Amino acid sequence: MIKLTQAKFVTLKDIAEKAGVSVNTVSRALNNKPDINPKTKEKIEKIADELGYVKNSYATMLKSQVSNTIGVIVPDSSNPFFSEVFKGIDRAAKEKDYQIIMMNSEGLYENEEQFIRTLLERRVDGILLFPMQKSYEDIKELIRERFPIVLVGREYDGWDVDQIYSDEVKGGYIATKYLIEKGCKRIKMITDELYNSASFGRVEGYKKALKEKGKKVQDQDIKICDKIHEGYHIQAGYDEVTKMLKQKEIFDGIFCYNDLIAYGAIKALKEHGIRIPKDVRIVGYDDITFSSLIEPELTTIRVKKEEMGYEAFNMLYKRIKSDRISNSFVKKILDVELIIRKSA
Amino acid sequence: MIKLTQAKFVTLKDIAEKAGVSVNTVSRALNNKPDINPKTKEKIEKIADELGYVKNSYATMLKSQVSNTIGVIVPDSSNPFFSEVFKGIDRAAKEKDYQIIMMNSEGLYENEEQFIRTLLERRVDGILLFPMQKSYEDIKELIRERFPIVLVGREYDGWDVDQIYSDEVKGGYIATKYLIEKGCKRIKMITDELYNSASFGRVEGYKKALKEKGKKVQDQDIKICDKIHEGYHIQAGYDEVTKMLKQKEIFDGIFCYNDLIAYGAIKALKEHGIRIPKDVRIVGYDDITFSSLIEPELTTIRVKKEEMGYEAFNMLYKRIKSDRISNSFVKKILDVELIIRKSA
DNA sequence: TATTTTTTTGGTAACGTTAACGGTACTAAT
DNA sequence: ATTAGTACCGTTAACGTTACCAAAAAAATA
Repeated sequence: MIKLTQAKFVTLKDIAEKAGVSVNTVSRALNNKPDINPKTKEKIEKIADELGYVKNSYATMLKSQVSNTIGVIVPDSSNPFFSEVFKGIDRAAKEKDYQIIMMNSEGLYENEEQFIRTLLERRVDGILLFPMQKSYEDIKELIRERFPIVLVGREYDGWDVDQIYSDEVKGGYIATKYLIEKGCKRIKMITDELYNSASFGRVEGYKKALKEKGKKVQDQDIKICDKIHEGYHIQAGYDEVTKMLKQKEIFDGIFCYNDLIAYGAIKALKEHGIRIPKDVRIVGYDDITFSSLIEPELTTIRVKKEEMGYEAFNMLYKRIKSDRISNSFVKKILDVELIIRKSA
Repeated sequence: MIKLTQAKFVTLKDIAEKAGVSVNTVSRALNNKPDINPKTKEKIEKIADELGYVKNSYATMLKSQVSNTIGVIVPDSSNPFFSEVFKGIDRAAKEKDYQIIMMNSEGLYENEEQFIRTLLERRVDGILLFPMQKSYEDIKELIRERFPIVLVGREYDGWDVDQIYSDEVKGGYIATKYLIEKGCKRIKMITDELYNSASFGRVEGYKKALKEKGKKVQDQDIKICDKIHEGYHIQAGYDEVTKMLKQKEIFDGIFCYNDLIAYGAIKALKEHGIRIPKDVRIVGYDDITFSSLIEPELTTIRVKKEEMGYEAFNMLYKRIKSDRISNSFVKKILDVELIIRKSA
């Protein structure tokens, strides 16, 4: 039972006075330490409960220098992709009794910088970062100083830091290959801004499949929609396809950077009476929950989202627990899988 | 630039020694306090920067007794409804320079209890709670002790605490009324477990509309699906409708507790070749992003999600800043709105 | 009974920061 | 020359906890 006497928290001292023992003894009793008389312990626990003692974690953390907390920086927590990855993080953290401070960078560099500072001020034991930018001085500095950090979802080649991400090139490749095999003659790609390995990789896979099948890569077929942060992916996909249609571009297949963009693309196509997959075939990316619900059900690349989060935490945990001297960094690459549904 | 010399954080003392001044002077310099020579300040700032000083917020909080942090407890952060409410909270918190610690209770009472304790241990200045249960001793205790807390999304009648929630009865009422006016003869309702005002209110509105239109409320028409936590709403809606169909129940309208359940219901109906809205009309609740994307586009009740979060934070902020003696609590009720699309 | 061992407890200092207060040095006013 | 005022800086104590060591009490051994 939690009690706050007159909006003030009870301290160890208060308990000690009431129990007629020293503060130290109370501390030992409440922290299941050895060297304490079971009877004393019981008595102290009872008083602590009566008084509604709630430990002050600031004091504990200040003294012990560990927070049992990690920071997580995601670009957009309302994007179902990140929600699912986060679930995995959350599950792993609970297993190890760690707290999470989550921050929403909205994909903005200034935010990321600011958040890292805040997390450091809070003396988190480590940071899980979904980076958005191509490179950052602050993060590199953290890495240089061996601050426990794991980069999630994006590959940063040559960086001395633990990383976990999907095989993006493969994803882009099998998606595009499937479209070609289904008979698509001209496949467009709609991608997010090309500022990290996720977009680069998927585009690369797209190109690879085209080349392999003897098709020429047309640069104007790769649509880069900027400013699609903060949940605007759907809108971006919609706008891009609408524009393509208005300009009478010719295509019979679209490979979308993610499912949200695909949703928007489908909406635009439907509005113009274009049949999916008969006239245009669509493949998305991520396989978020809703992709099996929309019409037509979305063919997409399944990414191991929960596993990514779960593994990411455990990699970070390992790093936190190990010394900071080690020079061997782990790069974990998760496999992807084509989920065949109706849209292609 | 953040620097961590040999994985150890720099302290005020380190700066003081290097600058040849006292710790206090450094503190004043770095916190923009008066009584400091601009030249000294500049010098200290330079050294702090060189050394890569990052303040230890535990120490600050311990001393100052304020954390500028609130705790937010949501039942399921991967539910788009909560994501959107959370966005509002996040926006408001940023405006006031507050940090958020978010916790995912998964709708479990034990978790809520545990989380409140953790948040209290972290000495958050206040708590925003989306309660799942009907009543709790711990929360009541907090309220008794005037700990700053705002209950979000659910009404707790007679509780001396700030609350913000939607007009659920109205929502249930206009949804059901619309179905009746569209010609539905037999309307089922699929709801979450009846353990809070959201479910109660919506059911009440459903009943009210039926009665008003001279229809008898059939208790067996109200399907209560339990165990639909943790993102299983879609599955629950699917299972419930499948069961109804298997048992050859007769109905031409369904009012769903939320959009996710409606998605599942739609999926089940489609699989059985039942046409929407021709054979069965469906209305959802919440109006989450994806509801305008599924087929048929979902008619639903729009809840002011972002506003709810934004207002909730500001109510809490006010409470934190005011004294804790005040006996007047505010109850804010947000209006709802019927969004007519294709499913009904 | 005296001595050693074990168990249990208390005192002190420290974690890093800030607030209150006091002191010093310098300038301006009497 | 004395006083008053101001600007700047340092000392001290505190926030609540825990680690370390010493002390006391109890139990076990000689």
